[in-house]
Amino acid sequence: MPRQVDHHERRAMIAAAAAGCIAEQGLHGTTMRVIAQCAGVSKGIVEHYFANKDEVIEAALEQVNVRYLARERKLTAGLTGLAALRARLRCVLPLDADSRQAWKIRLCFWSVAAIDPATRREQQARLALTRERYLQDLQAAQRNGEIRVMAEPGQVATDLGLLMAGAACGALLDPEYYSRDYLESLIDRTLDHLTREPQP
Amino acid sequence: MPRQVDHHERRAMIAAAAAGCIAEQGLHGTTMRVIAQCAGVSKGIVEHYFANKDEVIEAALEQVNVRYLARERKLTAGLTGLAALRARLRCVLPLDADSRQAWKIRLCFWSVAAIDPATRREQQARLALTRERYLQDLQAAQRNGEIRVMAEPGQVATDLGLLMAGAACGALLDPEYYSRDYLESLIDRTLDHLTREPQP
DNA sequence: TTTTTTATGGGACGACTGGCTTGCAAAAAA
DNA sequence: TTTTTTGCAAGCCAGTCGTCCCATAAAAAA
Repeated sequence: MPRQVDHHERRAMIAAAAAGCIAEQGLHGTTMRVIAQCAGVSKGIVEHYFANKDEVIEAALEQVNVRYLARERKLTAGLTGLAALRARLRCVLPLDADSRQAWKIRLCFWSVAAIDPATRREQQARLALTRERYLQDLQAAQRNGEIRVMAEPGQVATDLGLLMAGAACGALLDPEYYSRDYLESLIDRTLDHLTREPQP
Repeated sequence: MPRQVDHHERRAMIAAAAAGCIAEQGLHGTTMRVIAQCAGVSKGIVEHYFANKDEVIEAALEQVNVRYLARERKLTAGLTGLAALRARLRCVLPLDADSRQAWKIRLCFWSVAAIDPATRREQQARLALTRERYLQDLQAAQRNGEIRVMAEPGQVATDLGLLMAGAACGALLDPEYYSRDYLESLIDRTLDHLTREPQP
């Protein structure tokens, strides 16, 4: 047998390079040759570790998602209710370069999801997962007495998810206007609304 | 001179066909040949009325925007304050097939805006325009006494724009969950919040 | 050492793309 | 009628894409 190479690590390295390409040059500009060059390897290697281009792109997207979920889990570890929700929102929004890159990639896939049903289903699952997390935090915060009791927490969680999605899009399109400070104040104001008493 | 043809009308027809292609097959699948076939003409004609592909794409996007603005102006004509704002929100959100198509196209350009500064600037201008419209409606509604007086109506207008953007994205990605009914109730609930008295 | 299996590099191929050129039809202008 | 200008169709071209294929290097297995 030839020199031993960690297959999994090699795939991850190439997938990471592909993710970087997508964020920098878009899905269309990310060709097999560009991925190879970005990864510092030859085109044949990319073809050796992945059956075809779709597999590389899929691996890149999955890696981005996995890393995001790991970061979210890490930043919300030990937190519940309102604190967990706040940490979660600070994790979704593109407050740092990594998160910005992840959102760039996500946006690329959203535009293909508008056309391709398979991609759309993947993104639907992601949205549903995010809603679920928000809902659990909201319910825990209610039980803790941290926020006012709402008639339909599910609806609030859904609205919250959409607001975060829109804020992320805005931050990508106009990072100066929707600055880091604005995004952070958006989180604060949104959560403040939840803590106040309901109106008559 | 040859048989007389309305140049402007011909360009508009081809641009409309291109817009349909973008909505159905995405920006990448929209080739000169596809546009021609979609418009029912030969490829040579498309090249005859437009200097290059970029010009066709640009004309398609501009047509979508112009039509949207015309529809918004029509549906908010004679309205002010809260009523105008409600009509405006019902106009932005993808409540019908036309608006859904416009949002599909917009989403395609958002993903290239994340990469291309020129496209990004165009979208920034669009976002700013929308914010401005919202703000004017909010201020008029305040003067009319239709909504409570807010400390920073500009911030509310900005947040509102992001929420609408997120809702539009959601409706494209999961039209069953973020259904027409949900979007309409989202508008109602959001505007209801504005009419209530501020909390202590 | 010889064999075998895998990693790697690079070239070739067919299928596209956008852009260009040529040729022809037709109608206004001479 | 002849000329000229425009609309239009088709084909060609250079470039790029993903994919396939083969030569080679190297290390494990014989």
